[in-house]
Amino acid sequence: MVYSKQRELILQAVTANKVHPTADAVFALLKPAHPELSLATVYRNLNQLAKCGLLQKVIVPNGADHFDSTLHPHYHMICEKCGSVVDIPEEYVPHFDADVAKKTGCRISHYSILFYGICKNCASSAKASS
Amino acid sequence: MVYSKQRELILQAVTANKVHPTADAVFALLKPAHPELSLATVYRNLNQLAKCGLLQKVIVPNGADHFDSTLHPHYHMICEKCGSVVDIPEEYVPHFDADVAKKTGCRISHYSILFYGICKNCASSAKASS
DNA sequence: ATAATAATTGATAATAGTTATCATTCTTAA
DNA sequence: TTAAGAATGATAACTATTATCAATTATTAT
Repeated sequence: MVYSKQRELILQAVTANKVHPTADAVFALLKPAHPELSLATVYRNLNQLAKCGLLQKVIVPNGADHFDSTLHPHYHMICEKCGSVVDIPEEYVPHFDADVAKKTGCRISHYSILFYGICKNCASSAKASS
Repeated sequence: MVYSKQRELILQAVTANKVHPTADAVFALLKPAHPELSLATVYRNLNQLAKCGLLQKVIVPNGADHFDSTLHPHYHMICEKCGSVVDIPEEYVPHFDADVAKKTGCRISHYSILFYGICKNCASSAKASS
């Protein structure tokens, strides 16, 4: 992969932000200081970085993809109140693909799990306001 | 819910087809015999039927939603070769939301699992053609 | 350094899947 | 049988994303 200033900026933006930003969020973050930056470049690089393993892509049904700089495998929860993406450590969730493959007779290459719930922030602010 | 001929047709189309069709597929199926039918009506009714529990909506990231007339809870696998949606019985997959909720401290309302792999059909035809 | 090449960029058009809009047509219950 | 509300068909609009393409930038061989 040939170096580009834009790619470095984009990777930094995701790495520096613990919030798992969307392409749009990365664009909004960088645009002020880099008015020449194009949204297409942001999409292109986020996907490229994900493909070569420098970022993780978090696909959210009916919503924009998020990007995560934590490479260690883990799961995610979507907060149903604020929409934020929360990390769920891998070791909290059992592995069951081999078992399911055996039982179904299908070849299972992988599976995705996405949790939905209320993040700690929203849970505590709801308590405070009631 | 007020009766409508179209809704009955659409529900029947999904129920009669074991393949978990998309809105588009239902439309294509019904259109020849019902040229007055509109794609918007198909979308509207599939969603409405799903919302009131007469169908299950299978959300496929980066693809069209599928609709499933089997109401008994179960999971799905997307065949990476032919794109078909395969049922995975619920009892093949362990429950772990309570455990994860306790460990993370988050309130988890539900989670979705989607399997990816090769369905039996594609697996056997690949074997035959090689 | 210089030129050739390949990759990347910005701007924007195009795409897929779906929802919104709105005037018209059904359904239902009085 | 008519009034109120739902549902419909046609199509515009929308969101998130990818494709296109000429211009620019990075790398490599000379």
